[in-house]
Amino acid sequence: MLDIKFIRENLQVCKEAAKNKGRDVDWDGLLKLDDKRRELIGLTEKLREERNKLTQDDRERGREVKQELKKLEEELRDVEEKFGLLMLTVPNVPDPSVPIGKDASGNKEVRKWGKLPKFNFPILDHIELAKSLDLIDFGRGTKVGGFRAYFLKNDAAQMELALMWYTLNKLTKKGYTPLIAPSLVRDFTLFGNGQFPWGREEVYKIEKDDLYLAGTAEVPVTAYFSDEILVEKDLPKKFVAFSPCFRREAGSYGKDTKGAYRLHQFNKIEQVIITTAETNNSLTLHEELLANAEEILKDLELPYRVMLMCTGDMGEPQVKKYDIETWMPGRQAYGETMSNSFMGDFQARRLKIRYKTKDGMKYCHTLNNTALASPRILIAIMENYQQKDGSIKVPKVLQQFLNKTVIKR
RNA sequence: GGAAGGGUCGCAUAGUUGGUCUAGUGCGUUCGCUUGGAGAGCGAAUAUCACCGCAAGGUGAUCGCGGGUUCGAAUCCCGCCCCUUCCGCCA
Repeated sequence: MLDIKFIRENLQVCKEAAKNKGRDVDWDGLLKLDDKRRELIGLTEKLREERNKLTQDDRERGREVKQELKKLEEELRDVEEKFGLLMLTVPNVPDPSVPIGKDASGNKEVRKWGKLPKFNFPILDHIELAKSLDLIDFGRGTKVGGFRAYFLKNDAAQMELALMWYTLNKLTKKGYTPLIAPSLVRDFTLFGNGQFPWGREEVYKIEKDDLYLAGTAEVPVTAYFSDEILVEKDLPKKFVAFSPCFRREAGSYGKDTKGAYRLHQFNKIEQVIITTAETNNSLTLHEELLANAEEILKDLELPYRVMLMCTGDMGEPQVKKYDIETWMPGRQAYGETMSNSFMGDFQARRLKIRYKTKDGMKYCHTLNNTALASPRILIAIMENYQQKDGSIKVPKVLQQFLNKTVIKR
């Protein structure tokens, strides 16, 4: 949600942004409704002013005013509703540093880290490795939990929790407040984050209780301060949050149907920052979130690359977005493991997260990035760390948790 | 699931015979005085949103949300949402 005043004063910028993001907006309709809206507000206010000045002797006129007001208010409500719907279709404006492009092909590689492993033996993918070492049970997973369900087993089960603990700790030491966040959330959190109204199909709904299963801790944690007014000197607020994540994967029925890449349920540690509305500062924090995620991959010694998303490949709310892709030998490709978004005040406006300044109230900026998502990261670990004898080396930073250096039969 | 209570200015609270309440008080915050400095103390200021306006300022709305009664509602009526407490169940 942008500010209508900002739109009026920066119409060209907004039009350009929508065009670059590949979104259609009915600009003429929006501006006409805005004019109509303001006209009606003027008229109703005049009538109310008159009403407020009436005394007991003017009962007759009072009744008349009431009738006129009722008509105008109805008209205004109608206009505001249509206006609100159009406002929801206006996407956020990308930062100038974002490349313009139509789709994923327009994304820009920012940097690569790590040497791709060379294997002098025929490699296995994570599915084969998981089977031979009894690390993930997909068969019984689907028997019990349906399509895309799984059991993590043995060292994989321990490794996932080790990764979570390692990551939560690491960021806590950096001053992030650790949270374990609810996955079951109310609908306003999803509207507030910008998942709704667009992504309804992607979210599980618990009909009976009118609750939803969040696909990421971004949803509950960004909404943590909803409807609150924060103190400027307490910002930024930095969080590192664990949550189980649920995704219907409705738009990707045929995609990644095998293995642990695309799952309906997984665990994730998410970084979330609520900060002041100072774009340069927010961009610095955006880089900090990126660096944190990169550091975790470096600790795990996994080769990765950082991609800067182009205008056409980012969502409505984003101002700037990076993806980090980790090398997965089984695919002979990089696969997305982290996603780092700066939303400007888009989410804060919807969630009413504000702070007080000398010049008045302002909406906060919000940012989020994955810290670690599993089992997807296990694919990279298993495949990159596999040995000729079919075993898997344990990344150094995890050895203390598993009490072993190698996973073998 | 059963029963009761409650949602008011950043926070905490006052306010229910309808107008004098957008709203008192405390805390917090800001400014000033005081001090070598800090604290305490004293004084003053301090809700948000929308619309009009270059500005000063003006007008309107908002006491959970929506509707109703009324010339007029924080205060009365109806519906909804949310929270708390007790009982029950339970990792």
